[in-house]
Formats: sequence, structure tokens, C-alpha cells
Amino acid sequence: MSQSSSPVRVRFAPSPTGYLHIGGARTALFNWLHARHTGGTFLLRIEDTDAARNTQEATDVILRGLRWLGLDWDEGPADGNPTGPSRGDRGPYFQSQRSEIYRRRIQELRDRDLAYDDDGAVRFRMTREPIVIHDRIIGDIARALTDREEENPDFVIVRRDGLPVFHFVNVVDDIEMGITHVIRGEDHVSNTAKHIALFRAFGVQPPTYAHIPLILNPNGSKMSKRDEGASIQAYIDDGYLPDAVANYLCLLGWTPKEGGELFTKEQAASAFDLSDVNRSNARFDLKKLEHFHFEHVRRLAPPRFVELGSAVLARAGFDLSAFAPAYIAAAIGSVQEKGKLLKELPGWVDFYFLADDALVFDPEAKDKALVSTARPLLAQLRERFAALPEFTPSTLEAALKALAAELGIKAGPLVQPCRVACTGRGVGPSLYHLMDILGRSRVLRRLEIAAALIAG
RNA sequence: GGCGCGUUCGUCUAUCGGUUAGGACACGGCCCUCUCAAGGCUGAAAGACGGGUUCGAUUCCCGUACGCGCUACCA
Repeated sequence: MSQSSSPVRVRFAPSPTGYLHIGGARTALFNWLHARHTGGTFLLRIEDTDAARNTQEATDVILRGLRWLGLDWDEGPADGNPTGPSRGDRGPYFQSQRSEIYRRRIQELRDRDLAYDDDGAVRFRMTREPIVIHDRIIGDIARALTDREEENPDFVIVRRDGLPVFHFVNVVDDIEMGITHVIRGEDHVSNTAKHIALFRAFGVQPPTYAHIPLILNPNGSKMSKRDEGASIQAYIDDGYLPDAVANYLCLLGWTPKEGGELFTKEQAASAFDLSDVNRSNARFDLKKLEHFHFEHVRRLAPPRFVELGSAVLARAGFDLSAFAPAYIAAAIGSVQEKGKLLKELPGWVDFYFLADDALVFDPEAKDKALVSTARPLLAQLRERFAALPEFTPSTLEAALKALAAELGIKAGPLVQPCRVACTGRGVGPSLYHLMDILGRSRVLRRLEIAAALIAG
């Protein structure tokens, strides 16, 4: 087998199509995990042979997605500019900049009569022997010739227009860059025989192959560009935590031997083993991703959550500069345990930052809670709260419950009008804590305003 | 059509010949409760089908069905 003892070098080699596919992201992730697990090197190579659609912009989208997921590469481009700076000594890392290398390699095959002209294109003299692929995940695969290959197994490596094709450049680059393990989607399994033959033609031991199963839509169909949730950008926009996405992606095809489903990329890297990766395709389940987001949000260091939350609010148009840092931290922190998507955050905390007379009332909540019978209750609550020697969650709760007891009613009829008065909504953080954060004057004012609203 | 890969609850999976087939998400019920959640308890839910091999198959082999991939002078 091609099991090598030299240091691991793996690569993610996307084509800049303008978006990072969720399956591609997982391929990158598995490569990263294997590199980090083995102390090897993770490289990024841009396969931008189709100049027409491969813009710098398109490459930047991919780099941004990888960085968002936290998949840092040891060698590769610094940005989407093919002629710009890069890291590593095996560059250039853009195929568009490697034409000279390909030309040389084509000549090499020609000189040894392993390639020949055909209708202006160049074909590779494919071996007629059956090729067995030793796959680290699937096992041994005996790839027989298809009916078309029976007719002519020699495949094109340079198109009539002079551009070398994927199979060729991919292998040449893997040779030049010293790739030891090729971890890629299962959709490449059939191609692998061609690649192995090319490696042999160049007298190079093929790398170890590991083909990972595909990610399918919930209905079992192939997840393609247009499908919902196929692009990593969707998860960035919706405010998922990158660690949550990475965690979920890991689980699509891999489970740690020691068990446990919730982990960071670093923890996954220490446990990761290619041999434990599944052979069968997995369907994408958004609900489960949401669950992992929830778990990761709850485990986030509070200051970090506040930092992320503040950024989201700023982007949503809130001017936080008028508020004290401690107030902002308390306000945002009060909803961390909800584990909501970041894009939903403004809708949960806006009341903390709106003027008392500018609260936005949810019509349904208002109709339900701010009814005529609630008016005297709000007045009495205001009175009790105003008289409290201390304004804290526990004194607030005690005061509200004491009033309820005196009136012979449950807490609910008091809580809901109060909550809607303070926040404009029927759902939200713990009422007593939210009032504590809001502060006495704001709470009293909002109770008055709500009561007046009922009268009108 | 040809070639290849795959098939355990609805979904992601554990099991590496002998288990009441376990867990997670989702779903139902109960409890808790200031809303929504969370949490605790609990319920329903799976080995595609047919042959072998074996004392014994979810597990090994063969076939069928179904799914997916490839089959380009795309990547």
C-alpha cells in the first residue's frame, strides 16, 4: 500500500465557483483534522483553471468560509489574488499560475511516449491492467473498465485549446506539493484509477486515498448549489456559531471512538482517525445542527457571547454607545442561555435599548396581556416596586408574589402584563432579571405607559 | 446502458458472530416553572429482501431491490 511514514501533507483543493459548498467545507474539515491529528501540514490549493468564472471575488468567498470555520491552512494563498502573497515553498498555490509546470510534465510524458496527440488534444496512454484502489475508508476497490473505456481507455489530459484537464493538473500538483493523503469526496472514487495510473507514469508512489461519503439533502437527493443550506454563507448569515457547524459536520460520517457528540475542533482533531469514518452518505438535518448551535452557545464564555452579540446588534442598527458596557453585557447576557441564532438576537434584546415610550409591542402579546383587568394590577405592581428598599431579582419576585397572594390570584396574571409592559413581548428572559437589568426608573415608567395604553 | 460505492429507529449513529440492538436530534406523555426555553422522568421508533456459511447472524459470503456517485477535450 501507499502508507507512507513521511510527515503528513494534505490539501483542500476547491474550484472557486463563488461559494463554499457544505460538503466541500466538510472535506476541508476532515483534511484539517487529519493534519492536526498527525501534526502534519494542511495546504490550500485553488484549482482556478477556468479563468472565465474564477474571479478573485469567488476565491475570497472560499477563503472567508474556511477562516470562519477556523480551518487555518499552513501553506497556500493569503487572499484571492492568484499573483498575490502566499505561504509555503511549494507554490504557486493557484493552478492558473502553474502552466509552466504542466507544460513540463506533459513534455515528460510525451518524451516517454506515455502521451500522444489526438485531434489537437493530448491523450494519456492509460494502463490496460485493472487497477485496485486501496482506500483508507472504503477498503480495496477493484475498478474494472467501463464499456466506453473498453473502446479506448486513453483519456484526454490537454484539451484542444491547450488547457490541461483536472485529472492531470490535480495529480501533477499533488506530486509537486508532496501530498501524502488525498481526502476527498466519494464522487472522485471512479476517477482515482486514472489518477493512480498518472502517478505511476511519473514514477511516483500514489498517495493514500480516503474517500469520504457525500452529504445529501434531507430527501436523499444530491445536495447541489441551489439547494437550501448548501452554501456555508447561509450559516454565516444566520448567525450559527462556527464551532457548532464544525461539530455537526464532523458527525456526518464520523464518531469519536470514545463516544460523546459535543466537542470543539481541537478535541475532534485529537481523536480523529480516518479509519473511523463511515462509508455511507448522510442526510443533512438542520434541526440537529440547531441543537449543536444551542449547546455551543450555552458553553460560550459570557464575554465572548456579549462580544458576538454586540457586533450583531451594531450591524442591525442599534447604537450601543449610549449605554454602559456593564449594562450591555447584562442585557445581552440575559439571553445567552436561550441559545438562539445570532440573527435572532436583536428581536430578543431590543427592549433593553429602546426608549421607554418607543417600545415595540407585539400585537398578539398586547391583546392578550394588556387587557382592562390588568390595568389596576399594573398600577399596584408599580406601587410595590417603587416602594422596594432594594431593586433586585429576588426582591422583585417576592414583591410580585406577595401581591398575587394578597389578591388571591396566581403569579401568571401579574407576570404576563408586567412582561409585556417592560418588553413589548410575551416571551423573553426571566422577568425578574430583566427588570433588574432595566433598572427601577425604566420599569416604573414602562408600567405607567402600559397602564395608560390600556385606558386608551 | 457500463463501472463503482452504499443500505441499523423519521434523521445522524453504536455494535467489529451470542446484546432486552445502545445513544443523540426530532416527536408524544408526565414533572418542574414568571413567559419561551432549559432541566428531570418517561413513551413510541430500526437491522431493505432472499439465499447461503455457522451451534448461532445486524455482523461473513452470494443474489435481488433500492439509493448515490462516476461514465466530458467540467472540476
